[in-house]
Amino acid sequence: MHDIGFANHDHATCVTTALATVETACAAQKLQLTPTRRRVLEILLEEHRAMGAYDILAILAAEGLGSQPPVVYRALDFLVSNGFAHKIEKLNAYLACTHPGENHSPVFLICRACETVAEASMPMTDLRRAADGAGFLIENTVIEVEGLCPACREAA
Amino acid sequence: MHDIGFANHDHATCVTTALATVETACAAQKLQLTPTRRRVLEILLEEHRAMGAYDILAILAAEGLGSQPPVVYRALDFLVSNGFAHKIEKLNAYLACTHPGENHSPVFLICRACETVAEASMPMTDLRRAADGAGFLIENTVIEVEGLCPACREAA
DNA sequence: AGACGATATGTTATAATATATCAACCCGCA
DNA sequence: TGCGGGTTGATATATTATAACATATCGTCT
Repeated sequence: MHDIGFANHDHATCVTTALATVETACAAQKLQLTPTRRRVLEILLEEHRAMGAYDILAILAAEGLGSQPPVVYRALDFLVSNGFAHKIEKLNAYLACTHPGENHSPVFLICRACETVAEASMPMTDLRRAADGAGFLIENTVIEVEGLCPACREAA
Repeated sequence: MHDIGFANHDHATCVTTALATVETACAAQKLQLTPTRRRVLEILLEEHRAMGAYDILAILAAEGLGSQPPVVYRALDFLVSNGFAHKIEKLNAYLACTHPGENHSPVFLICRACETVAEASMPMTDLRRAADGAGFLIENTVIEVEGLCPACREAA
């Protein structure tokens, strides 16, 4: 069982281990994984899908953890800027990172049918060559692919 | 002189030829390049930068071409879905296509210092391999790179 | 202990981006 | 002439995100 791509996986385990990894990383880097931040990450891990900020906020609000937009945007900022979650620009949505802690340039595979988003990775060779050709210094990449996941491909 | 990347180019010519190319393409495909659509494309070409929908709308409004959001979003939809312009997801902004008509999977190089956006391209080999590995069918790609353009690199 | 700085939270308000909906119009064509 | 597709006009509203400022918490320096 693994948690990469569209394959099945042991979800309870994947949530627990991801949280543990993030806790360790925060301790090591002296980052404060405060209750709200932790809960937002947990929600993203549990739901295991790309969620809008306001979807998350609704859950927080129901739990009494804050009801105003800045609450969730601050938590998301923290998670995203430390690599514990990602923003899917194409969807204006947020997703827990599948490989927290690892240094990576993620590729997101977005299924237009079931709206599942999988995090994959790829070598940067093609991209780096293109950037070098233009004399451009890469600092950050957004690579998102829309299409059909294996399950929806078969269904179609 | 060419219009690719961050190099200098003959801007007047680049606007004219791009417009002409789009006009030809529309004629060939029986697409209606109506005054508003044409003007929006022209604005994007003239400004030669990624513009927000409301920036464009302000110009249209000043010219009496419509003052409500749907006006510009409809025109942008037309241009984007026919490949005459692109949306830069990371910026929520729109950019005239540098290679209208050509079949391409663009890569956008976004300079965080001067906010210039260049359209480049790259082979899809790495990406296709990553998608194939996950059994994913690619329909559309968003590849956006943030960093520093050659000029801002030197300045820094 | 007291003062401070850095970080995080609470709260109100508003900005920025985008779409739904429905009526009217235009134009080619059966 | 009337129908149908595509386009436009206009109003309203949805969705996403940030500014600004007050308050609180916590470690640390003196």
